[in-house]
Amino acid sequence: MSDRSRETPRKEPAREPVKEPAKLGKTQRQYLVAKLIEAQAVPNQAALVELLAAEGVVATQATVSRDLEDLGAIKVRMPGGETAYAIPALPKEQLAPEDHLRRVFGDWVVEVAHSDNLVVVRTPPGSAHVVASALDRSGMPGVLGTVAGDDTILVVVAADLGGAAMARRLSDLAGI
Amino acid sequence: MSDRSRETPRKEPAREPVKEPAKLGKTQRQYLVAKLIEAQAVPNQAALVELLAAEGVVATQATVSRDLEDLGAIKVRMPGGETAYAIPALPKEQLAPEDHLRRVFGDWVVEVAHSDNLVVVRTPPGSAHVVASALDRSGMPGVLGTVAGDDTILVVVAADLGGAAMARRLSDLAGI
DNA sequence: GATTGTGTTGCATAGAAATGCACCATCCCG
DNA sequence: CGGGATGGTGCATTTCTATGCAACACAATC
Repeated sequence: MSDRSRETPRKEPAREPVKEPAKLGKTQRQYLVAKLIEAQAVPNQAALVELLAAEGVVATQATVSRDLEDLGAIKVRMPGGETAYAIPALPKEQLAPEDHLRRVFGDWVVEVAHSDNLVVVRTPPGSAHVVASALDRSGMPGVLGTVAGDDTILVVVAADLGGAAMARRLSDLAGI
Repeated sequence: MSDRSRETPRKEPAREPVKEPAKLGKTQRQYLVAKLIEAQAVPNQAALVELLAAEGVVATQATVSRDLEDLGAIKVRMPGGETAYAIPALPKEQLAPEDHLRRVFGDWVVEVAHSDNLVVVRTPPGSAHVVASALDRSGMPGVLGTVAGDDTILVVVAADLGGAAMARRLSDLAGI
């Protein structure tokens, strides 16, 4: 399952006039899958196949399985033992792995502090959004979201990880 | 899977002197399961059975499956497509579903605005943290995290959903 | 236009997880 | 003790998900 099913990098000729009969592209189908599983609790892949069919999109369970993998979807347990799919956050790409993040942090991060499940990252004036963007795209586990100002980034950290652990990790990345 | 396997509510007689040969109680086994899947990436239940065996605890895949359900564990996708189990945080409860959220929003939310993938929710002074807490616990899909001030909540929205959609959803909840 | 390469999909099946059922242990009353 | 109720487990099986493989579609290149 390593390198299969990468996004088509080429332009879409957009030959379809205005109709959407039953044969969408992969990207569009996956977008629909994401929408469906966010809008309602989808218990399994067979149900998802049916939902897609109801939208006029034909696909097999195998394809849906691959779509969910591409989307990074996971199966979560609802309180009553029911299961549903969910998409943790960023669908994919993050082609800038830890190396890039380390470089960015090493260059621009001057201080890391934390409080509860928040981490405050300081940068030179005007650089916050660059760093925050890199952090966002890195898909670093435990990072729920970031808010960037001019020279400050607020990192919201997963509760089960904690701001202290994340602060330590980010400090290491920055080499400080 | 409705009401099976509830925790033993009774006291443990603790008849075992000091030895732990191979027959722990359910609770202890589940605690061990939680520790194991936190300490390392466990790809599947068979592996977990082996790990338990290595600890001197005998259990079948069926039992492990039920344990994971009780723990509320989910199977997450690692970057490379590998899978591992994880325990989200709160094992369960969060029984406050949309009804509670709707009531809280209806009572305390006075304005909803958005920008990019952020949504700003305004409340009467001092009420922000209550609303944010309810929103957090609701597990509403697309909500990555919240930051609450005194009368303002900043909601970080999943990039694939967007602030506009979330703002609409929250406005509906608040009935405004 | 033929060739080749890349990417996507379905089919069939392997692999993993959930569960119906039976059985056993414990506890609770009378 | 003797029911009877409750809960936990294993076994066997079903249900659900992942994947090897071949076919196909499309684009780039010759």
